[in-house]
Amino acid sequence: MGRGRVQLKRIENKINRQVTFSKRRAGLLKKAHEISVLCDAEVALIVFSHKGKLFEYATDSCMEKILERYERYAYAERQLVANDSESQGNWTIEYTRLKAKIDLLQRNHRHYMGEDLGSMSLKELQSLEQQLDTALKQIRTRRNQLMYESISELQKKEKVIQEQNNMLAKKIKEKEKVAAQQAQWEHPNHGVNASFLLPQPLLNMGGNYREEAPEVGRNELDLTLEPLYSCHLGCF
Amino acid sequence: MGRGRVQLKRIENKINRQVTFSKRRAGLLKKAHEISVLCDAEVALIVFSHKGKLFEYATDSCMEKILERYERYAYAERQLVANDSESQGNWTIEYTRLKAKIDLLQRNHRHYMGEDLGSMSLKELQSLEQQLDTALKQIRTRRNQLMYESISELQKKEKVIQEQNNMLAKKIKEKEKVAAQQAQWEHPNHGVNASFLLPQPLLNMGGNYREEAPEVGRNELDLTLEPLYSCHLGCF
DNA sequence: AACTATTTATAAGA
DNA sequence: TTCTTATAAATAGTT
Repeated sequence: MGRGRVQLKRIENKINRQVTFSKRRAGLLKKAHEISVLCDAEVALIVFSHKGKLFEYATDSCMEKILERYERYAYAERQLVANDSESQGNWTIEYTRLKAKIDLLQRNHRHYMGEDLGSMSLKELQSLEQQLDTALKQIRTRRNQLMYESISELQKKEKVIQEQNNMLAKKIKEKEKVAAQQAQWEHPNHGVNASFLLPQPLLNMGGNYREEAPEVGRNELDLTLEPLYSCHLGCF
Repeated sequence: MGRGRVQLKRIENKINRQVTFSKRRAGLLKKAHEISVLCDAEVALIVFSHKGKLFEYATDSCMEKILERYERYAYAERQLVANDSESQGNWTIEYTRLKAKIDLLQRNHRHYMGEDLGSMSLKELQSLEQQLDTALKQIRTRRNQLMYESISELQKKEKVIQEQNNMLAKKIKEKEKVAAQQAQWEHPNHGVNASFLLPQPLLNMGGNYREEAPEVGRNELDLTLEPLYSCHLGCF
């Protein structure tokens, strides 16, 4: 994309390489962000320049969460390397212990993800199945609860706004009435026409409401209420 | 880049989103590779689709190395931000990191157990629900597979033992015949009685078989292949 | 940093 | 999914 066709090999000219790196880095980060938003994907991008400078992008700015997920997915079976070379102080023991614990947690987690089932006995599978079934029920209950809350909140809002709307309509009607009376006093012949103007502002109000309401609704449903929250939640 | 100008927001149409994801994913991976080669940079790219499928790119196919470099870099940065108080040895840093990781895993695990759902958003709940549902399906598939295997194994064993049984019965019959002939030669008057003794050993054989078989079966069905495993499960 | 001439990426349609 | 094509976007080389 540019004036010359580009060959896929290291750019030898240093200046050139640096410039291209800048440009392409920006493009890459942008595209990472775009696919993340457009396709609701979770993206983590890490770039180290030739000189060792770090650039990164992560969906919802939560790199650690994504890396955790990645590790679970792809590298859960990482070996814990016993370091024989170093003196085994208390720290080393503790460190090894923690590592082992993590290993265990990760292995277990994989089972909860339906992965690595080959090593499980029938009895274990049955117990796991029951556990997940229970969990799923609880999750669905909670989800339903949240949705109901969201809905009733929206209904409440709708009601309030509807009332405001009605009130405003009433006010406008009254104003029109006053205006009509004044018009009749001043130009008795055109008194009837004035009443046709009445519906317009009312309709506009309705239009505004309809535009705004779905957005509010979307926020309530998808959105995590506080920005901090998504970070929180994200961090598994 | 395409026929329409695109807005940076989630594509609501599912099909469309999937198609766009495929295309942009390919593009993104390509560009990641290009910048890596052209500019001699080290790139790691992780993409989880909306449905949780993983796609990745890493310079020199060495994701782990890059992630480790990232962690070193990121932790070093974090450490710079918050450590005036003490001269923190490497061990302490690493220890803290591991502790945090365990915390994360445990929190996550609680979610997988349907606990602590109060802090999760609707979106997260839905994603969790989907994940568990998938897991459950896999687990059930695996369980069924194990049961079928167990059953066919038992049927095979049954067949073998049945054959042995038949063979033994035959042998006994022959022995009885011989015995009867001998008895007839020795005490010609009692030849008829001898045949009543025949069924007894046959029944005992059957009895032995029935006692053993269910035990074999139970082993196949319930048994935890490794005792260590229940230890794993216990650790949560 | 800007500016374009081009190449690339990709949205929509098939 | 894959191919095609019109068009938007990215960017290589230049200023």
